[in-house]
Amino acid sequence: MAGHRLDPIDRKILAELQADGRMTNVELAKRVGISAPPCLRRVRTLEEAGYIRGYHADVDSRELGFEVQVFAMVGLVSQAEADLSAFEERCREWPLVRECHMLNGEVDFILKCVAPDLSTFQTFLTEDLTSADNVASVKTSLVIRGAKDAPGVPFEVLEERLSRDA
Amino acid sequence: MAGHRLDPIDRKILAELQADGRMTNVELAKRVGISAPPCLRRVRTLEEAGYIRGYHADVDSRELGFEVQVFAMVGLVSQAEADLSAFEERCREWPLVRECHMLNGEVDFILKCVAPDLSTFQTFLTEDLTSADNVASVKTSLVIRGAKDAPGVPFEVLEERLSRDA
DNA sequence: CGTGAAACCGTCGCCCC
DNA sequence: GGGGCGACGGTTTCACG
Repeated sequence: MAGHRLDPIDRKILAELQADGRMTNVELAKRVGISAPPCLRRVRTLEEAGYIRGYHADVDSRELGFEVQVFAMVGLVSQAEADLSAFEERCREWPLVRECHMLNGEVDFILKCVAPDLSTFQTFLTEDLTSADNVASVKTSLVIRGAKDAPGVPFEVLEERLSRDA
Repeated sequence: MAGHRLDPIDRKILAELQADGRMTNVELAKRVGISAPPCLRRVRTLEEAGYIRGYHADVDSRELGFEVQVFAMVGLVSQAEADLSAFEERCREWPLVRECHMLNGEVDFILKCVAPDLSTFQTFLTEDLTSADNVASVKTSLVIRGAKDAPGVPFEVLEERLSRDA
């Protein structure tokens, strides 16, 4: 399994930075039990190895005026690889689409979208998404309310698994 | 609409910190065109007003050994508010469930889950989720591959909207 | 991995508009 | 009200052991 090249200190660093990405390096070093310079070296190594893809402020979309969140299930006409890639590329270009994942089962993609209001979303839905090449069906579900939105990965599960396998 | 109390500098700050949450304050100040002290004051104000909920490192779940991502659609038996809240509370306690959103339409909730492997997920699915109180139906879809995962909010859309309304 | 030093940054008080 | 200047203390980030 992956992640085996990381020692417990590296995993603690990742967990701490996932919880608070703006933590100072000295605070981080104190929490993981080493001094600042090697701690910073580990962080840089984790970044370059791709374990850390970036750091992002978590902005409140509703407070900013994005009052609509929608999940869209998309079925395509053709599932040939070139056509799948073409659809994915289009999703990357649509700013209202924040996430796009290819699924197994009866539906081909799930999209998470945000919009300032319903009419903006419906314009996008009818003019862009539904009428895009190769799109066969779109089913949308409005988010009534959010109940949980945890960042990233449950490190507790990883630790439990590693200690069980050891 | 919300977000009207933010001037263009505040919005630029949010956009920059969403793109790079570890940017130093002097770099941020340079990019938004003011000096460091007022820039830091604005950031603190945005944090306290709830526009910024936190900062998180974006860790690569697959590289860390979480090779399975699943969307689960959950239908409940009772949609009374107390029962909805009880289910949401349970989702908050399950570490494999990273997101839980209440939806309109035929399904009540959509859950985004991660797990180290399929058997871990299936154990969770059968022993925890499907057999939880008040759960009527669960349909799961495995993520074959991720095509887009943009953080937060499309500020371009916000700016376009504000300039159109002005 | 730790120590020490130098450059940089976050932060405050004060002044300005 | 918000923005800029200067200075102090803490932090980042070297080179070296």
